[in-house]
Amino acid sequence: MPEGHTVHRLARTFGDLFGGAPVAVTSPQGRFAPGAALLDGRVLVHAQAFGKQMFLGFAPRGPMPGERVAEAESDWLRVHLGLYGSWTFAGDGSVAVVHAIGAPRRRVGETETSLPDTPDDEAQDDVDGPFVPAAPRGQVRVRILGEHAVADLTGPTACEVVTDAERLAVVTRLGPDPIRDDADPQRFVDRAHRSRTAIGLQLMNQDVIAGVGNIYRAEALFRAGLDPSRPGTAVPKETLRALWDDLVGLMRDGVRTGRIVTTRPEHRGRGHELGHMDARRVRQNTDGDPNVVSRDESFYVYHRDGLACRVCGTPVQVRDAAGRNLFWCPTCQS
DNA sequence: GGGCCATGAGCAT
DNA sequence: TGCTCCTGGCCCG
Repeated sequence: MPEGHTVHRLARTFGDLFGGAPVAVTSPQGRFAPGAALLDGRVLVHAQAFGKQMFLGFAPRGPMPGERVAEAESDWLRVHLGLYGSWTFAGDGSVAVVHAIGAPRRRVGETETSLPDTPDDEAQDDVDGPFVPAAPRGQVRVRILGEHAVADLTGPTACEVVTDAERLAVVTRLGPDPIRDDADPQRFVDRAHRSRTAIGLQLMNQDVIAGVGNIYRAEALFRAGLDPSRPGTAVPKETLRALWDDLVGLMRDGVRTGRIVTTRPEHRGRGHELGHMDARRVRQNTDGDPNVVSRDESFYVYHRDGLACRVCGTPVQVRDAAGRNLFWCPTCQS
């Protein structure tokens, strides 16, 4: 259940763990067996994210040690995690980059947690020779195995091999991605302002802005003081630009820390007055330092329905919007 | 063991 | 607007 920041972290992780070397690609579950066979044994040369889409680029077949491979010459694995998809990583402990993001992880797409330091892991650390991964757990659509690490994909909404032209077609259709340096904010501003569709719905439309999900949607609208139901045409362009700029900061923070935190410091620390969130509902991506901002102080409105608004005390509301829960404060957002 | 839930999106109607 | 797909964790009994 990732939003864009998680997908960008994933792309970076794939580049770090597997980039520049051949990988074994299999489909333990079998449903992706033909695609896996196409990529098996090839060199991973690109790893990139656009919104919630991840693309892994593989060099053409044949020996190309250390050679640069243009995107146009690559074949791509396109993965979209959807609601349930997740990547599980494990390594032999020798890969520095793994530790740079905390530790080998499991279920990065859903809940980014550190692997427990099991005796098995420690034993593996001391072993010389090829990394022998554990047997896949659950319905593993794709397993990517490198010399020192393994990644297992379960439950994706999309997992397919595409040409570079097909990758470009997907990317071109997407709206600008606030995390990417090459994003054009004006595309978002103009398009959102042109449509009478509620801004709360437009933010969830990946053709309008790529990478925003249900949390960033709700939180960014709260921070902007915007009623989610206001038509795009009724939101001034300057406000849309400010909304974009805010999302750039929030989402890039998310890439950096592996967590979504949208509350400002002055609005935290009031959990006892305003009520606690249900601990079951606040699971989110973490990056090994969950106490920097406690989990129940990370959001203004997301999953806080019925609790007092951190700013004005009005009970936070929730309603169904196009099949998704939409959280907002009716007083602060008008 | 059953039911419910989820940070998503394509497609039919 | 509603259905469908994808999967697993957690609560409840």
